[in-house]
Amino acid sequence: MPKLKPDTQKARREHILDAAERCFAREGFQGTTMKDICRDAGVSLGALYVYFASKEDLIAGITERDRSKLTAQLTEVAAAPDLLAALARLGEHYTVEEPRYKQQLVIEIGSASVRSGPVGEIFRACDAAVLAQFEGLFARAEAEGKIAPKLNAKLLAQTIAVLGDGLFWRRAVDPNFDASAMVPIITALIGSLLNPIPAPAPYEPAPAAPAHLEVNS
Amino acid sequence: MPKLKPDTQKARREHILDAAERCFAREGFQGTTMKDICRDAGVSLGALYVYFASKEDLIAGITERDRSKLTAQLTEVAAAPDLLAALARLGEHYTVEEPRYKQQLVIEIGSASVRSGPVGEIFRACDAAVLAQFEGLFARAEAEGKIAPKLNAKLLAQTIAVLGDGLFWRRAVDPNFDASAMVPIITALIGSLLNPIPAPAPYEPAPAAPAHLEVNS
Amino acid sequence: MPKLKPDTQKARREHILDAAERCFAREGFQGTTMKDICRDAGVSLGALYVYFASKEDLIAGITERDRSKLTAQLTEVAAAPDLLAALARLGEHYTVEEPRYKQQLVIEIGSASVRSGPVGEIFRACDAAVLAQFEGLFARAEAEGKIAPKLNAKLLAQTIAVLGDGLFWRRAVDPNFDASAMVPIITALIGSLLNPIPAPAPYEPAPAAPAHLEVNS
Amino acid sequence: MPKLKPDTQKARREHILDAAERCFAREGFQGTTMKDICRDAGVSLGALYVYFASKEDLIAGITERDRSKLTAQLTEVAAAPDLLAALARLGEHYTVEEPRYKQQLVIEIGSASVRSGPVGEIFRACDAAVLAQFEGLFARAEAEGKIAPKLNAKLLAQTIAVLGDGLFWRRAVDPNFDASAMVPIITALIGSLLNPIPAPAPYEPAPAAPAHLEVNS
DNA sequence: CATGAATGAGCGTTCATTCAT
DNA sequence: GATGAATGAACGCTCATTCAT
Repeated sequence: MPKLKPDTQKARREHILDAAERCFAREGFQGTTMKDICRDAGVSLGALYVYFASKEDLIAGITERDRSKLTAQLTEVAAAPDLLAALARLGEHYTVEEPRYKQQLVIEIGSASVRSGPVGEIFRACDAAVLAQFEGLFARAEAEGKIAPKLNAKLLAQTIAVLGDGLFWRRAVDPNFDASAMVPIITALIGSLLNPIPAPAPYEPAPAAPAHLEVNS
Repeated sequence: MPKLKPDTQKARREHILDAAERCFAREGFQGTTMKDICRDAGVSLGALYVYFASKEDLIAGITERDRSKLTAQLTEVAAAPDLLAALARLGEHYTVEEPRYKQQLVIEIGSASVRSGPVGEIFRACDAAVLAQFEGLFARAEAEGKIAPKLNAKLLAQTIAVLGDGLFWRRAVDPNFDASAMVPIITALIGSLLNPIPAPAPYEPAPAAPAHLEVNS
Repeated sequence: MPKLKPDTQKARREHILDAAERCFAREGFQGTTMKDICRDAGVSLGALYVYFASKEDLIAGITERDRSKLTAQLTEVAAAPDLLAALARLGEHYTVEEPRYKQQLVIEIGSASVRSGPVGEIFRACDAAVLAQFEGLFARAEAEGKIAPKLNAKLLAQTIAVLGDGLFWRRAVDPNFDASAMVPIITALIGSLLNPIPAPAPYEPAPAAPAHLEVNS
Repeated sequence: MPKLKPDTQKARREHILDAAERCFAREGFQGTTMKDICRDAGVSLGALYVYFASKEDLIAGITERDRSKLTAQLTEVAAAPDLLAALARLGEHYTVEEPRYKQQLVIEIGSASVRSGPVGEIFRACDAAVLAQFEGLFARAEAEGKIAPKLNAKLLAQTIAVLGDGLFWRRAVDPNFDASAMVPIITALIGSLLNPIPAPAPYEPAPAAPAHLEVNS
């Protein structure tokens, strides 16, 4: 039976995970030492091992936390009235608002995921879940007559993934990358893929187009 | 004088670089030991250090080689009669023909590039060169009336980079990714960005569009 | 909090330093491996690095300890009623009582001191301090009318250094060197340099001569 | 049968030995690599091994050469009309005229000599020879009525060695050491030990004493 | 529970020496 | 003879992990 209150435990875990994120993003997974993380988190080595059994357990924890945040946000997107706008908002959040080190961390995680071990499994499971969420989202939207894509829902989801991950990567790797200029362009491309059908607003001629950016009309 | 012939030297370097590529892709940069590379290349530790001064020198060499191959291929693309087809061909080459470990290596290099050191500099220099090549390519194509894009050449180049890197990433990270299905879709998106103008073929009305996929008509 | 008590820490440091002294004297600085020292001290490699950051830190520590012991002993000499006897005692201590490996260590340190690095700085600083101590000692003795040297205090100090270091060197390098026979001879030479003035003992005709050097009559 | 003329061989050996001396003095024995010596001598690695079988063979060669030079010079001293002047001249040569790196090399050799191996044997053999030469020198001088020392010839030789080696050491180790000021002082001390008897020059009252410093009157 | 000293396998790298050319 | 590429044992040092306090 834990002597510490579960709340405190949870908070401590999160605190260490935050420190580990910063360190891994800065120095890479293998380039970060357990001591680095302790220093950054302000805890002792022994304390760290109370909460995480190993270094790998740390990235596993980070991966789990990050990706579960993403699936949560996708659930919100599913509920949004304007699908495209919600997606644009999501892209904006991840590539403009979040600090750059978060994207660098994603690269680190992706890199670790190709090696065997728990990280890869968590990463791929989350990735598959995200793709499935997208697929479901698009299938429903099409069934409801909100979009009229040329591609089936599965391919659509995969294409979105390519675009989103491309944004991630560029942001992480290119210091001159202007994410806020790129998000609308990518959004427009997604728009052209989804081909949204304007809601029939009787008596009011619908505003001509999705209008974010008329990439090619 | 028993100095090795430059040819042999060059070949040996390439051979070691190949082994290092495989190892780095498999285990990551820091997860690979110099001994691993020697075993894979079939050379002794001492011999390796005749050709490369350090582990970092190895990734620097790999980065340089890989990226110079890319710029060479881009020069070929620039000379191709059908720009879009050449780009599609390039994407096909990198994401379908090349073994998957090459993409995983790119991730490793990108990951290493965010840390300070020579790798980052080489990586970013090459990346900038590639972007500049694309920009020049598109500027010329527009000046020659071959394409009529909505975006300026610079943004166009950056968008292409997002799409291309997204392909790389998905291929590396998702074992279920079907690159050959995705390349045409991405090509179509690029087509919609470039908006190529069909060569005026008298008497014959040119086929309306690249038609793979009429992204939005 | 399980931080070791400062006493224990200090003792452990000294223990390792002792082992390092023996090893360095036996095999030389570069000829000694960190593992040798660990074996001799009975500690693990990791433990050694808790107390000393590097191999160089070890000789720096030794140099500092040895030379600070010397300056302490010189302070005692300064306070002694009979200067010459105190000096003889000092020479006796270093070249007869101390084990021979200590002299060999001095040679090792001197050898290392000519190369750049912290060892040289510490060594020279201590050496300069010792010379200055000697100089002050002699200046005071002369002012107080205890000695009547032909040389000024500075040259006197340097000459003493030559004699003392010569003793050191011979002891270290020549297995047949008979230090206990040599110390009185060197002492007599020093006596002839210092030219001590016998304390005026009234009513008693002072013993015939300063007799500095009737080494063997 | 050697293809090269013995002269060329000899010259090459000397040339390599010179380079090795410089390197060993600069970086120490173990701190010098065979490549360092090759670079300094301008020969290839393979060539070096034609002339010297190993690194140890190099210091053995150096030791032999240096020490045989010393014994040769002592033979000259023995033949000199004025013993004390000749000794002063010798000290002057070694500690003032020779470059400082030569003294540092002696320290290196002495340091190496305490370890087992051929260097120690050569060093000690030469050292014993030098002491014996001195002893013979002094015994003869005393028999011939040229000197009237208080010490026997053996102790005399050992004391000279202490003084000479002290000079060596100080010169090597103390960058502020003024050898040219110290040599006359040490010479005077030696004078006081030897106690030379002025040649009876009839009718001319012999000049009172060596007078540099009347160590003990 | 918390601490940080201790462990030791394993890392990147060096270098004396050999030997095919 | 001369060359320098090749060898591989051995070095100084690191760090994930354990555990006595």
